[in-house]
Formats: sequence, structure tokens, C-alpha cells
Amino acid sequence: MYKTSSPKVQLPAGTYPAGLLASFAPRLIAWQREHGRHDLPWQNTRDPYRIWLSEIMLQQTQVSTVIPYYARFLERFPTVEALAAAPSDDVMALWAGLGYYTRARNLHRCAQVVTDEHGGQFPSTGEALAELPGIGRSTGAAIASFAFGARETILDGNVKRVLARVFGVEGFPGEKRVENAMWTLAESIVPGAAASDAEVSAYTQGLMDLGATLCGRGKPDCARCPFAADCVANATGRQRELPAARPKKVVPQRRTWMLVLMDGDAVMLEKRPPSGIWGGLWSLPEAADEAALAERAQAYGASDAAAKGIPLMPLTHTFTHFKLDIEPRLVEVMRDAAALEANDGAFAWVPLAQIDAYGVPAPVRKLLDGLRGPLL
DNA sequence: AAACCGGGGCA
DNA sequence: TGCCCAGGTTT
Repeated sequence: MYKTSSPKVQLPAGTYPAGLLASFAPRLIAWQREHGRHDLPWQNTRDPYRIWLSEIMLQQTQVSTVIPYYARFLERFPTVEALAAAPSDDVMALWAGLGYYTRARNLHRCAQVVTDEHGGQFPSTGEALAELPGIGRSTGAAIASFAFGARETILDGNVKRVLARVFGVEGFPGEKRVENAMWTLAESIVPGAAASDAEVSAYTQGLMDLGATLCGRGKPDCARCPFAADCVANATGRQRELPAARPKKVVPQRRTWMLVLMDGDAVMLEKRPPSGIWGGLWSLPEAADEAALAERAQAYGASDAAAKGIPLMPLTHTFTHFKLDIEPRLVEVMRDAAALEANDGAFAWVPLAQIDAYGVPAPVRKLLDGLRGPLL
């Protein structure tokens, strides 16, 4: 749910230089007009449909990738009603290749809500726009400012970087406290009430352009920046420290035992459940400890003596949220043809040379690749 | 390999 | 209400 006035806290006087706060918008607008981007396909229109479509596509996707998709979408769906009426498959097919497919589903749903519940008209405030599927606070503000001249601020990753550097905002922007402070700051520097719609658009576009061009993550081009003389990061050489990086949290270590069950040159792979880690991929049978793994091996026909298996080289795989230590155990058996008949697609014996034809998690593939030479 | 990313779902 | 995730790309 969108919070109208974000934190209900005023920017305390003296937190930032008053001159910089007051001059920020006019200087950004002047810079955008001189040095910003002006020829993107979704600029120079005030059609909320076209602006909305571009903003959704631009979430997590760069401009050059979006451009051809944007053109195809508009050609096929010139209006929000046309998009709303389209079969889901058509929408998904046109989106194919852009990634983040929940965006496409939300896009379609949003078009239907606008058509069915808003008479085909997009709402004109960020708050109302953010009620729609796939539109959050920042995207809502972007659409409202470009399409309706609303003096509302965006706050995406680019803008957070610019504000953190220019104003010297400390702390990790992913932290709620810091993000709230940035919303307050961003709201306090939007163009004044006298600003024209064109100035409001240039301002929002300027925030995007500055973050995307001069003030990028890697090495900002401070020499060309309109705020170089006031920028805290530039003055202190802390461009690389601002904004503060996500605090490294110690990722949890997990450990799993994997059964490399071999019959000749074939290894047994199990199909994983459709959701969760490696959902739907083919992988080795797993157990939480060595004893449990031995039981699984016996269930697949290994003798008591052989079930513990031969330890292979352990390997570590890093996920976003945890590290996984894999302890492989090699067990050789004679495959059970009857069980294979009855297995219902739950497992398969696959010659090592053919595992590339199966969807196998990268670390498991690596493990199995290591087995090919010596054993054959 | 690690950092980054707006919105949505969920505790 | 705040935290974390999914599913990608960039560095």
C-alpha cells in the first residue's frame, strides 16, 4: 500500500544546505534540457498508456533492450483496451525475451483493471496509480509526473545513488530508515508549484538520466556533473562508498549429502519437485546426513556393505541466500529394471555423456563432469 | 561470483 | 508494517 506522505516527518531544517535544496530542481532541469536524453520512443508523449507501458518495461531492464519490444507492443496493442482484450498467450508471447514474466502478467491485469474499472482512463496521481497491479510508489510517481505533470518524485535505484552522493546520505538505502529519509529528501526537492508540466517532466527525466549516465555505479563522471561543486561524495572522494553497500550478512551454510548411484556409465537422476531450489530440474538423490544417504542407497538396491559409498571431492555452491556444501558419495549398483518401469518419471538412468540433455543444476553437472574421464 | 533491482507476498 | 524473495542483468 502506498503511503501518501511517506514518513510523516518533515526534513529537519539544517540537515542539508538550504541553497542546494532550493537550487537542485532548476539546475537538474537545465542540465536535462542541455545534456539529458530526449529521443527515447516514450518521450514526447503524454499518453498515460504509452508512458505506463514504457515504465513497466524499464523496471529492471535497460533502455536498449526495451526499445524494440516497446515498438512491437504498441503496434500490436495501440490502446489499453486492445491490450486488455488480448488473450494472455498473445501478451506473454510478445513479452518473451524481456524476462521477469510476472511483470507481463501484472501488465495484462492492469490493462484490464484500467479498462473495466476506470473507463479506460489511467488515474492521475501516483497514489491512485500505485493501487494498480505492477505499479508501486516510484513507478506511480513516474507516470503521474510524465503524463499529468504531477510534482511527485520517483525513487528508484538510480535516484537513490544520486541523492546519497550529492547530499551525503549515509546508510544502506535498502534499510527502511534510510529509504524513508531518502523519500523525504526527494519529496522536498521536487520543482516548485510554479513549475510547468514540461519542467516537471524534464525534472523526472533528469533524475533518471543523471543516475543512468554521469552518476553510474562504476566510475561517475563528476567533471560533467551539474552538482559537482556541491556533491558530498565528490568533495570527499567517497563516490565508491556512497550509497552504502548492503551490509554483508553471513549467509547460512547448509550441507547436503548427494548419492552418485552408478550402473556402468549411467548415473541415476531424480526429478525435483516443481517449486523450491532447482525446481523441476534433474538432480542427484539427497539426504541430510550420511546414514540417511546410505538408507537411500540400500533402497535403490545397494548392499549393506556398499551403501556408505566412496566419498568424492566435496564442493560448495553459493546461492543468493545461502551456501551449500555438497558431500557426494559414489555407490555402484545393478539397476533394477522393474523399478525403472514403475517409476513414473520420478527418476532416470542417464549415461554420463548424455546429462547435458537433461536440466541439471550447475554444481551437480560440474560434479558429474568430473566423473566422466576416470571412470570411462 | 557478487551486486543490484521495484514490486509483491508474507510473517 | 517491514523483510525477503524471484528472476533476472551488469560488473
